[in-house]
Amino acid sequence: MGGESEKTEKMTAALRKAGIRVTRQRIALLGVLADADDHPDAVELHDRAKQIEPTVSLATVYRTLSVLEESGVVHRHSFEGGGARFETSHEEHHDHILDVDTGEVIEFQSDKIEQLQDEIARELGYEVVHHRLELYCRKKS
Amino acid sequence: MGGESEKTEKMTAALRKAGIRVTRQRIALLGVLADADDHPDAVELHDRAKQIEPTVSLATVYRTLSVLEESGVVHRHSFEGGGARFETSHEEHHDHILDVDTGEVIEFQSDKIEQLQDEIARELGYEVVHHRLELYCRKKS
DNA sequence: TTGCTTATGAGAACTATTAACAACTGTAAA
DNA sequence: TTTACAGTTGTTAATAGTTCTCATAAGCAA
Repeated sequence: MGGESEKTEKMTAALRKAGIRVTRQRIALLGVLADADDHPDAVELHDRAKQIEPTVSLATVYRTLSVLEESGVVHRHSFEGGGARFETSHEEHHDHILDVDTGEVIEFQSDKIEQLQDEIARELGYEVVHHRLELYCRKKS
Repeated sequence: MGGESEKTEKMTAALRKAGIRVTRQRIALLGVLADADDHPDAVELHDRAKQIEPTVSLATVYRTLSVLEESGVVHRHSFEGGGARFETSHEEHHDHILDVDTGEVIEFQSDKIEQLQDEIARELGYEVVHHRLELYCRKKS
């Protein structure tokens, strides 16, 4: 009913182009992901998606997240404690600070650290495929 | 039967001092951990411990590892894919390179990266409690 | 040796995630 | 538009890793 939003149109086009079927469930999840500016886990994404498309199941959320991860649309993070958390990947690469008291997630980016990582790997005869850098922090008093 | 080795004596003394009961199971596990120069998971540690003390159960391995982690004797790592892996913590702090092809784990240490991490956190009003840095790498051809 | 308290083994329970499978539904072609 | 088929879904079961429960066993200080 009613016209689709511009955002939705863009997303469906992108999906179809990738040969991935545009289902109601996927539209709902993509909408949720696009709106999220935090780092929700699968259950949280499921809850949010259900408000748009009540029939979506948790299994489909997991399946779709895997599909989206493989096509590079979302990134999956496994922070300490609890399950995987997701975010859309349209931004620059970044790493994360986790507030150990509040659970808040802050993003940061450091070219210097990235460079050093490459250097270290190179010296040992390796090249970095991907990395994981998480700073578990506490607010300074 | 026979005298205890020097290593065992040292360990039992340390345990008792910390108010932790010295059981056969714990001695076995500590022995295994002391000998391990890799990064075994709980099942692997269980297998090794059983050869010293056949009665040790997997539950006790997990329980003891938690106790040892809390007392700072071992470090727990959750690398990508699979369960937690452990190592004794008597060495210098270090991070890890994971060979994505072979699963091999290599340790490295970089003061520069540590410094940069502290700087980044400080600038955002945080101080680093602990961090996680893992480089998933491939051997250079 | 006693007595109290902690640790243990066995197996159930739990959490996060994936798999199986029959029913359903996009999508492209007719 | 209808058809036809391959991809997708919900439900439920299964899995992996880890923790919990509880009755029994065993450290350890007195």
